[in-house]
Amino acid sequence: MENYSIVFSDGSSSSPSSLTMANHHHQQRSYLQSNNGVNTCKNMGASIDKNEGEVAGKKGDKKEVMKKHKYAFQTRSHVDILDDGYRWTKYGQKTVKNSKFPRSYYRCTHKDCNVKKQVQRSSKDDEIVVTTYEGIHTHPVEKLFENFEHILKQIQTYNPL
DNA sequence: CGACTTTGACCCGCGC
DNA sequence: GCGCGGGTCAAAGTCG
Repeated sequence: MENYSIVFSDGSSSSPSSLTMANHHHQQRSYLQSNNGVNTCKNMGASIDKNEGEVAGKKGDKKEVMKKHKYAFQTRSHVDILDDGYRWTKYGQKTVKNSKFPRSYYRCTHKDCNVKKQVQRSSKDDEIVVTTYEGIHTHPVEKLFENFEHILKQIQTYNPL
């Protein structure tokens, strides 16, 4: 009975029709119809949300518009930080209003890679970990692909089949 | 000693 | 304007 589910969301107000809010809101669309996480990862790439935001580099200047790629999924895992093959540097942690667990902010340590991600645990189900990615890596994964199986081992605690 | 974490301050948008 | 909630900065600390 213990299976894991991956839910995507855009995490912002303007959501395309293919995505729904994931965080304690209405519909949740699970993409884990198959028992394979690789297919899920394909859907991750296909479900990248494109928003228009502004670069928060300098204040008071003209608003530079950039594409925001934001997608999130939540996993049922005991591990907070899933090793996805990239190197992340934690740059902040804040407590969330509705959750008793804090939310952690990470940034990709690569030189020109400004990908960010948030990791948040649900307060009710401490097994649920919500990970929100923002941006696209401009460099290949630094680790081997076999580490991807390590991800599945982390989140696929029990085989749903 | 360098890379990463910790943690309070700072900033900003938003609602009242 | 002010307070609140959320996101980021950056100095100090920690770890290998």
